[in-house]
Amino acid sequence: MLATMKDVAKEAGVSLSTVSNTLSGNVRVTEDTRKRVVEASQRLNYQKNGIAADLKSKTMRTIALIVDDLAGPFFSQFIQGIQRVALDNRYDVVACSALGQKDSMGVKFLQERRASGAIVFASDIAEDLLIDSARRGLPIVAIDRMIANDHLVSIAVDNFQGGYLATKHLIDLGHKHIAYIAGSNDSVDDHQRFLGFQRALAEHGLSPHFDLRISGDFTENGGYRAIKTLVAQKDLPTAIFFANDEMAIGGLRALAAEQISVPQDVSVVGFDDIVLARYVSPGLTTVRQPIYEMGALAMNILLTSLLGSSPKTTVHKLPCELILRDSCQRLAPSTLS
Amino acid sequence: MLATMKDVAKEAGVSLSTVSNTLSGNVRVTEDTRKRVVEASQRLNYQKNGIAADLKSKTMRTIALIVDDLAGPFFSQFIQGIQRVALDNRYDVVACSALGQKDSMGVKFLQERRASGAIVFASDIAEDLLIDSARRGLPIVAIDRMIANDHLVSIAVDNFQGGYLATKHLIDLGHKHIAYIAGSNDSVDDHQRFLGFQRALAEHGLSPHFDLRISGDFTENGGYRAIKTLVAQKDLPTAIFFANDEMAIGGLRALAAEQISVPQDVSVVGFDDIVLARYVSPGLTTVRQPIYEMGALAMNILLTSLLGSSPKTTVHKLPCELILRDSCQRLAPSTLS
DNA sequence: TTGTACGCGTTATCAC
DNA sequence: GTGATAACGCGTACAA
Repeated sequence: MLATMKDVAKEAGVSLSTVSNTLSGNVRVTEDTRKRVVEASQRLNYQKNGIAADLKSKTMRTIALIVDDLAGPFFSQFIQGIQRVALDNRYDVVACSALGQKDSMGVKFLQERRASGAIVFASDIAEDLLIDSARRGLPIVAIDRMIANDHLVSIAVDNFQGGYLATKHLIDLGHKHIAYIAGSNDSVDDHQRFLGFQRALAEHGLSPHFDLRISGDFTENGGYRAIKTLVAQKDLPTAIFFANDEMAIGGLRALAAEQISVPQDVSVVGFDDIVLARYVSPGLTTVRQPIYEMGALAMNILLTSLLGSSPKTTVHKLPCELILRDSCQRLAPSTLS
Repeated sequence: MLATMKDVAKEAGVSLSTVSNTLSGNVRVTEDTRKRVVEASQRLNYQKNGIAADLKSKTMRTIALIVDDLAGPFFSQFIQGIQRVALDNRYDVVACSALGQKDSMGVKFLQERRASGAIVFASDIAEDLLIDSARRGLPIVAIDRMIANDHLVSIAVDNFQGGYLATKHLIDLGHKHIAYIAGSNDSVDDHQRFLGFQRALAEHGLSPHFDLRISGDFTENGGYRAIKTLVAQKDLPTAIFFANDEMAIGGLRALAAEQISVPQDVSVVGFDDIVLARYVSPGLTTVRQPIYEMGALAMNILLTSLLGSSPKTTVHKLPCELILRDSCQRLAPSTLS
């Protein structure tokens, strides 16, 4: 029913390869035949079948970007970093989510040679699957994982350093009584941030108050509830470090509701530097993850892989950056505990 | 270099079709041969070539989502609406941007039979191309366009109604002196919103002050500058309708800088209901576009197209909804002009 | 310049 | 249950 090159050839009264040559433009043909072919193809509503072309050429210059949440807060910046580098090198990027776990499009891209390479930013994809696909010859860059493997290079943000950075900042401002509002318990990111938090405290002769470690589920409401809990415990710290911005924003809301001023009464630091962080009041001091840079780096690494050279470093860690806004203040001497 | 079924067949000492039958699981085989095949395929690191499979089967159950900015503010909600419906019907969704204009991946999907259908939310894609691809047999749903065509169904938000809604709200609050901050001149959306604005005024015996129509480029800074201009003109209105939220947020910043209180001195309405609208201070009253619903509807329409039935309605218009927050106030009688 | 023939990797149809 | 063979639609040597 749908016209193919063969049909066009018949319609135009030429051979199959003449049609191919004409349409691809790689080989020069007579103006007369060119016209005949083009007209025939239009008459038949011919459309090239890219699938067949890919099968033939074996090199599709397509990168699969597999994420588990196309709607996530990072996705925008991340893909920008990738696209920029990809386009510069004449690669296309298609994005797909890994939601359906079992046989989502993401898995199909990993297992069925549908792309030249893949960038995976999806915790839903099992590590085994990643390693397996990589071993079978698909160049893969995994984001936010720490996989040591010859076939696989992974990039992660240095959450430890980020946690350290935020805490150090609070300590430098004179704070000694600092709460940590954790995300979820099974999050490696969260754990690393907490370790950085601990390290900064330890380096300054402080020890973490374990009753000040509350879990907030990485959500805004979780942050809100965490602060309510903290207030109920009466022993309010002078500074609070939230494991992510969304919780911090929920926390700011709770603090405002409790008539506790930020940063006068308590200093607040978040993590991620989501867009909102700049707009809440007061502006949220936070730790920025280099998302855009991570995308660009991922694509660059993938490119070298595609050129055949195996990467030297298999695990990259990118440093975070402290973004200073208005939610922190030097501790007034009178308030020192 | 990369193993194919043929290689596996040789390695396992069976025929090509036995390998296919075994791996697909469609046909029963002896446990013994099954084992031999599986082991051979693992030994050779065999991976199925999905491209070839698609070429053969002619039905890939893949929907291409083509957007011109994967990082845009709407994209998140939009794709959620699509994915939900797609997954329920065992379709996969791949997203790609149409940035590269000429031969971006988006165009390849439209022209090269790489998907069963397409949802296009990209102003970068020429209308001709869309119509052409649709006429050639690719089911397409175009978002944010008004194309009347048998081969193509388009969905758009009723920007006129949205503009009317916002303006009516301001009028109901007693405002008579209302400015319209436009986006870009060549935007159909903007124009429709403006027409809705005009209509609401006309219905209440008011006429638009044309010197109060300023362009703000749809950007935050544009909104900021527009307000600065407005203030410089001295003739400040009692209410301002921004053609989108980003401009409104820039406008709020400018108003704050000018010591003009919102909503006490001037009421402000935006358009879009982006996430930020809830968080700026004061909370921005705005017009919400039903983005998620649009995604779900688009996918549903596409599904009926895929089943072969041609749609009755070729142009759908979705109504907007007014979101009330804190940036508007009833005009105090004393201030009446 | 144009036509012929084959291969890409898979699935499907038929024999055995 | 297993195997030979023919598509699928396109690219591309190679020959004419």
